[in-house]
Amino acid sequence: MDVSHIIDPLNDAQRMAVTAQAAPALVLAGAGSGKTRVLTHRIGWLVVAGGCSPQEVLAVTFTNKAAREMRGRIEELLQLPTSGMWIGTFHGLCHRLLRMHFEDAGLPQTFEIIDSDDQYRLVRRILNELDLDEAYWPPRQMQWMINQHKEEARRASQLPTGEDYQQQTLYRVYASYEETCQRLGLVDFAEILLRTLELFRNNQPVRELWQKRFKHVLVDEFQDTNTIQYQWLRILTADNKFLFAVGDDDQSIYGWRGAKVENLLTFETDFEGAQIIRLEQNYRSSGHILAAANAVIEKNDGRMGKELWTEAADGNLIRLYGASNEIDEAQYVVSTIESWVQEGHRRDSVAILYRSNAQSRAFEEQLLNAGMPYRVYGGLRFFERAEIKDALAYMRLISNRESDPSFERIVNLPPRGIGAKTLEQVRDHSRAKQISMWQAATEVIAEEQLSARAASALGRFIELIEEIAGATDDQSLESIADKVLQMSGLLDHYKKDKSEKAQGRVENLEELVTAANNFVPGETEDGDLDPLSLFLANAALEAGEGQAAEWEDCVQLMSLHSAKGLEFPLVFLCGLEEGLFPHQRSLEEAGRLEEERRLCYVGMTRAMEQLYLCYAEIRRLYGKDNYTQASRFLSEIPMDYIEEIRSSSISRPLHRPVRPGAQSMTNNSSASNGLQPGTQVNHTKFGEGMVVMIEGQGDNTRVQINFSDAGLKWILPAYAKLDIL
DNA sequence: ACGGGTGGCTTTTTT
DNA sequence: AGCCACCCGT
Repeated sequence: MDVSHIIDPLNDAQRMAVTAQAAPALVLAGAGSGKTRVLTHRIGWLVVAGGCSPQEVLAVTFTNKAAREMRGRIEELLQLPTSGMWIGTFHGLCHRLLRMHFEDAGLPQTFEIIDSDDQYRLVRRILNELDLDEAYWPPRQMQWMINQHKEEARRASQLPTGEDYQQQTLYRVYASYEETCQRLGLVDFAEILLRTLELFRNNQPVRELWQKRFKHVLVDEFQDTNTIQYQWLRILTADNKFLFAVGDDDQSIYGWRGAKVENLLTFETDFEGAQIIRLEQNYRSSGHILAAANAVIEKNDGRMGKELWTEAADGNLIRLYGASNEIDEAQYVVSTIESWVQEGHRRDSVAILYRSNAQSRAFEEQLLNAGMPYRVYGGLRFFERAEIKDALAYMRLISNRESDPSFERIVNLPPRGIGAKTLEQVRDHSRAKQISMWQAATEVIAEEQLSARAASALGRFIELIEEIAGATDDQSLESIADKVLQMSGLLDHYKKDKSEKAQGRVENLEELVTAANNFVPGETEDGDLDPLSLFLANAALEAGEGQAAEWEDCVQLMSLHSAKGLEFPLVFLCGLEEGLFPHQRSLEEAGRLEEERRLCYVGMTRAMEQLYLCYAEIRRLYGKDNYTQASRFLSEIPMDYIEEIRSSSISRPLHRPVRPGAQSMTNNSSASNGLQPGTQVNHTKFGEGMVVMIEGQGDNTRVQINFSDAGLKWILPAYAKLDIL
């Protein structure tokens, strides 16, 4: 069997990984070290040299994009269709398992996936039903806590029940949420994973079926796995132990949403006979960029240890620009891009990266001024848009009359005279008789509990849905989407409105018809589901692209998080200021600073040829000017790799990066009295704490301190004495 | 039932 | 500053 096309393009470490004996393997793949290549070639190796059938391979990723890319690259490598392979996201694959085993998983066949927006609405409804004041029990927080527990595989029944009223209330909300979801056949994102885990845990035949089925399990971005995903992988690989995990502890940036780097750090002890292979040769960045990134990440403790190297030349120095404010920062970035483009480079070879999305505004203004096409990543994606969700709700109600979230969403949209009071009656009835809103509505009308006017409005809605259902029966997806838009009145509703916003909505709705037309259901090893249900499930699991229209060749603007996995010849890493990056919210919580540093590392390692680092002395945030201090991360980069560029209008001495080994930032202004974020201080009244944020100058300086006992406080050092510890 | 004024909040994001 | 949710007036 000829395997040269699989083996030859690899370096030694990559080849070792790809051809590793069948045993648990962890590939520590540094940024730009060819991680996807190793994954795809590993699968190719297993199939071509290992005699493994494609059906015996399971490959898991986090995003649909990564899954698609892997599929594409395997097909390219093997010149074979990959349809028999289970390649997908954790959620996509688990959803497929749940569909196949819905009964064993305790779900109705028509179970419906709800996104976090639907989940939020549901949590609010439950708080309302339990008579809990939203002011005391913020729905966002309750939703967050429910998800937190679910991600740790904890059911409400496993919650610690104490005397604590707070805990008791959380228990009531979580338990009621669980009960409601179960009754309505609703499954949130975490539930998809948790259900599958429980199915495997509690159902031996099902567990063994899949344990035997998959001889090899491969996982991408292993550092991002959460507790459920990890436990599920453990069960799935329990008898053969052939887990092939690829990840990088230095690129773990999702700890805040439940990812556990520990899963990667303890791999060696968790999986018996595990081999660890390091990919340390970087093929992406020039020498200076890589060296600087290495210097930053070295400051973190508890790493598995890894130092990237490159055969590439040193390249240009990293350029550091200290701007006077965020407008200056944006102007500098845009004019630099203009020269770059004039030199003959493409615009899409450039990325502007920032810590928080709000920063994009200043850049967008300058790009617009310069007439430079750009694309902003982030924000609502296609299937998350309100008007799209409205149309989908009609489609879902047609497909399943019992879908309460859909009923609630569109019962009065476009407005048809069904008010809050009428709905409250329907809700009461549905709650009392434990039936769906749809059934409750029909009964309430039949029992003549409503005013004539309300009853007729509600009756017309029910007729409308039946009418659309009749007209779309057995029709193509495209035609269903089209008829829903026409008959529901949604399209007319927005067409009447001449505002720019409404016009965009009309375009989006029309785009939905195209999406329905283009939809190709995946394989159906499992499936006797109709295309409509598959389309709706797909819409929930894959929210689609961020922006409807894409420019061919434009500058890319995105948050650091969205940039992970991407690379650009020219990168601007902007807003390197204490409080913004690292973000102050991260400074307040233990362990988060290191995650911010990894984020910085991720950002720097996106750059191939040229990296710019920028900060602004004054940044307008939430409507007011803030005097900033350069990010500590800048001081962690040895000067040897940096070339400083001064703004002509800069008002105070630029921050100086230090040589390796030297103490970080010497304090420059008397204003802050030697205080800087991170400084430990003692206050006569509040005790010990850490400086989090400094604002203002001279006697007006105010310092935010996180006291270990008193919590966050603003202090005026000019009046209150602070001792530096 | 709907629209306008007011008050609170404001990291990162996938599924 | 801007966005969103809520309240109140019509």
